[in-house]
Amino acid sequence: MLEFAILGMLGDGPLHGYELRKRLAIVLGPFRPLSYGSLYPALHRLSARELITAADVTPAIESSAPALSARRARVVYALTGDGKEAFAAWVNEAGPDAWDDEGFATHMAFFSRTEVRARVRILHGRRSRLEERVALLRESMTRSRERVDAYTLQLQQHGLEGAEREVRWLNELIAAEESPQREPSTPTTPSE
Amino acid sequence: MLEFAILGMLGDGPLHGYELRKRLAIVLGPFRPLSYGSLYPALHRLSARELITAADVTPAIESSAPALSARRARVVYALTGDGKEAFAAWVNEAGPDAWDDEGFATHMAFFSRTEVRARVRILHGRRSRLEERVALLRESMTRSRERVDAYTLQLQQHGLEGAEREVRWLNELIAAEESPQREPSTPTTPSE
DNA sequence: GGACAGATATATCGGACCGATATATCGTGG
DNA sequence: CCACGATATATCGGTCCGATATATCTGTCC
Repeated sequence: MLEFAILGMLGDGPLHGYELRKRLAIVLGPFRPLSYGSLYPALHRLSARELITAADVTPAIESSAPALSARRARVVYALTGDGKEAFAAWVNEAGPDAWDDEGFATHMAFFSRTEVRARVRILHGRRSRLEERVALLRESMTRSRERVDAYTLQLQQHGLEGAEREVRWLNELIAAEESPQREPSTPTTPSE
Repeated sequence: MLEFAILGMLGDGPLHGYELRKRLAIVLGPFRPLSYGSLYPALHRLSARELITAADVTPAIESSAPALSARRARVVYALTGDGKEAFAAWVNEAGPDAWDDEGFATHMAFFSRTEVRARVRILHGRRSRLEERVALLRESMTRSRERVDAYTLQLQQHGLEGAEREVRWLNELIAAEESPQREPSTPTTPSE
């Protein structure tokens, strides 16, 4: 999952690890800012599989402008051809991996580089997953009525409402996706 | 985290692993049902630290009633004195561990066994954490205006609204906690 | 009565990710 | 001139997940 997010980020141009982390934090959420203990091993794995290249950029001590921008040695990573292919294949893939919490968020973060058909399929899959969760939660709550305390019930109720809210959100996204780019004023009976 | 949830569940009486997992699934959410690859190692760790005991219950083949309830050998786990102490210490502990997503959910699942003061402190801590998240997200969204695509913006907007919704929920929980057990009809100016 | 599915039950393996920690360099301000 | 915070890379131990393996018991259908 993380590896694809890295490939996607490097699609905008080469970056070094520290900057990569900051950009991923913007996309994947500023809280839970992605540990270096995940990032650097992932970069090494991708490098070993030759989906990215790692170039040491020494600060050019003997160069013309010595003091200016003479930062410490950085490792700049760039996409290879294989890396581009791997990302393109993943970004349009609507498998079950794209339907769970983190998988969906990562896929959606790169929807602007995803084909429309794949976008719609991923949104539908995610909605199904959420509806399943709603049904499970409802069933669990009615079944265990009176057997759980008030706090657990509150927790379940809150989780249920969160899932229902996400389903409504997905419905809006799907509607926006299925209607052409015109404004949502005159529907004129959409495609499906 | 998981270890404390196990200790808490065993507080209601001895259980074997399979049953333990089902009960934990009810409390911690029926989706993401807790892998056996987490549960059994956690039980072994707790057993090694002598916070729980593991007793092999052989199906009693030579016993009086042979066929009846002659299930396969199960391992029944029970709390020790140390285990009870460790759980009691954790359940009333309002540290930063209790404020993140999973930590808070696990703590709240055992609020009925938590002292009122600790409950209030945990709820306040969680709310602070969430408000921090809201502020971070807002700041991130206004700062990167026009630099992120519409999908990323949608994702961030959805995350922001979810966090705000949880803050409102926590406000209700805190209000209910701080007012005595009387019905919320006549407020009569609460404590704080 | 026998086959087969599905629930019960325990266990391990590889892998992903996190949190803590270590190390070094650079710019800024006191 | 030195402390501090931001920049930058890296590893270690540990937790948890998903997949997989293995057995036993129960119910159903033919």
